Amino acid sequence: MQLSIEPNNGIPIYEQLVRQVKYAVAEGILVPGQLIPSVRDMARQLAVNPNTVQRAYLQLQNEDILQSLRSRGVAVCEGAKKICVADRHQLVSERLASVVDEAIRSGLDEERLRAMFEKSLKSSLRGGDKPS
Amino acid sequence: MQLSIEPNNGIPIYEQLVRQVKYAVAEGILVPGQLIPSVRDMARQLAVNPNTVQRAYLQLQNEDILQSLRSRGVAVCEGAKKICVADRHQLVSERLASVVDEAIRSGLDEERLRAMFEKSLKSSLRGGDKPS
Amino acid sequence: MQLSIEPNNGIPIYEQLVRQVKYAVAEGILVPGQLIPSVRDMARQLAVNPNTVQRAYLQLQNEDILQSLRSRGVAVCEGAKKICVADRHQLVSERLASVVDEAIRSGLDEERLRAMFEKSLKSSLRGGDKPS
Amino acid sequence: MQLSIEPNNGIPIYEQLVRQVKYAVAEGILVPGQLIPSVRDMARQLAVNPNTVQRAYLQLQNEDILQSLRSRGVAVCEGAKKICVADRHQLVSERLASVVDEAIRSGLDEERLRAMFEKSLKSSLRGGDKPS
DNA sequence: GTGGTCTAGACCACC
DNA sequence: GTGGTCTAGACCACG
Repeated sequence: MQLSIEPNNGIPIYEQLVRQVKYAVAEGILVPGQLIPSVRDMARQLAVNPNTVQRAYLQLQNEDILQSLRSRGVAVCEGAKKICVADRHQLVSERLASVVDEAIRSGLDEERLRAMFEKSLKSSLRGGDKPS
Repeated sequence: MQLSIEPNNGIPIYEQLVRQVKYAVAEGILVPGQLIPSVRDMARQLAVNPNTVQRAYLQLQNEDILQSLRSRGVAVCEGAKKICVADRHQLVSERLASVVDEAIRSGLDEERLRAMFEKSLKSSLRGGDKPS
Repeated sequence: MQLSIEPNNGIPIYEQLVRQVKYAVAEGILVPGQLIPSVRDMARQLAVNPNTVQRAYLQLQNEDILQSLRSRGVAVCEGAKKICVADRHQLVSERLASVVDEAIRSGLDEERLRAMFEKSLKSSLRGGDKPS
Repeated sequence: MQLSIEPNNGIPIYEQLVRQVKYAVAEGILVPGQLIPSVRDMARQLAVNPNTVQRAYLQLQNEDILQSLRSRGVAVCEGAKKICVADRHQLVSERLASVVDEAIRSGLDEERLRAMFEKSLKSSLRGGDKPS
């Protein structure tokens, strides 16, 4: 369970946390029932304001991915994995549609766009694991 | 020369203006040398504060897309079209790479991603009007 | 008597006119008693708003360089040359002092500044007459 | 970190701020990584509107001299010093060239100009304090 | 608390 | 009329 945040990359820190937890759940790194670090621990570990962690956990609870177990900590929900996988799918799908749409609306022709896509794809497949 | 803004869609108004002007220049709707509506006119037309328009124009001047002609108005620069086209190209390219990368890193396999892309493409090509 | 203005170079057009007339008088291109083009003619000739020419002539009259001869036109004053020469001298002196002062205050050392000066001097002496 | 502005000296306040920050960075008064006063503090300190300070900071961010750290404040960029030093150098160089050129074009002879320069230089070196 | 954005309205120089 | 600058005060997201 190792999260990493990049401050000032435009994406709010709490949002980065949310995404990474979802990712970990979708990948099976975090399994249902498992306790995740407390708000305080996580905040210390990431050198981040506890309020920020709290906010991320809260959002994840609202999406039924985490549940707070009174006085025991915060755990991954039972149905979490399914939600996270679907979530990820939908997120990518939405963003892809948005980019493609903007490109087409901007007058980029189909072929050039497809070429761009294939280039990005190759690039991502090659340098697969340098996520920073 | 008809711009439209959507308030409260997350993107600052001045940024929406910047993009739309760039788009219009890239498309040849605005041609080099042409005067664009004055700050006040544009503000009135869009029901927006003049300062907001001013800010957009200022940014476009910094990017050598517009130039202010003392007391005559604001005109499109000579080299503007080239800049805008390149700009748009790069923007789409970056965003596409980012989405693809995130998808791959999230474990989405190549084929499903390609399918998503083709679906988005078809959808955008068919329904030309902005889906908001 | 050939003036040239550059719009949008930061210096107001009327100020450019004032300077060029003074320059012409200092150089003897315009001599005391000589009539200069009317406001309308000058405006047409330079493709400039008549108000702008008027403003320049007015300022020059206030500095006793031009005088309006009722219904005959506008002429160069008797003492104009002396004034213009002194004026030019003072202007250069002031601007030079200001630049030097700012440079020194900015921490530039004496020798580097002198080197800069000599370089500018050489450059101006060589390419002496391309004033535009 | 003590800035001072003079209202109504022709140079916009935000521009004065930009210059003074650049100067401070070039001199090492502000070092990379250091947080500068918040927009609100600076505005209060200078008895100026926060928007005006904001504008100056924004311009400095565009020039890669400052960077905004989300909710922490505004800090000096790593490469800022180099940029500021080069900036200052170029600025002085340009203005000096412009004055010298105008002087030569006005018919001032080389020796008199050199004498003026030396005089300005001596004057600035003696009276080290800002003559307002 | 921070910076980012926006509105409303003012004054100025220039043409 | 134009653009450029400034003030005053508001709201928001973020930490």
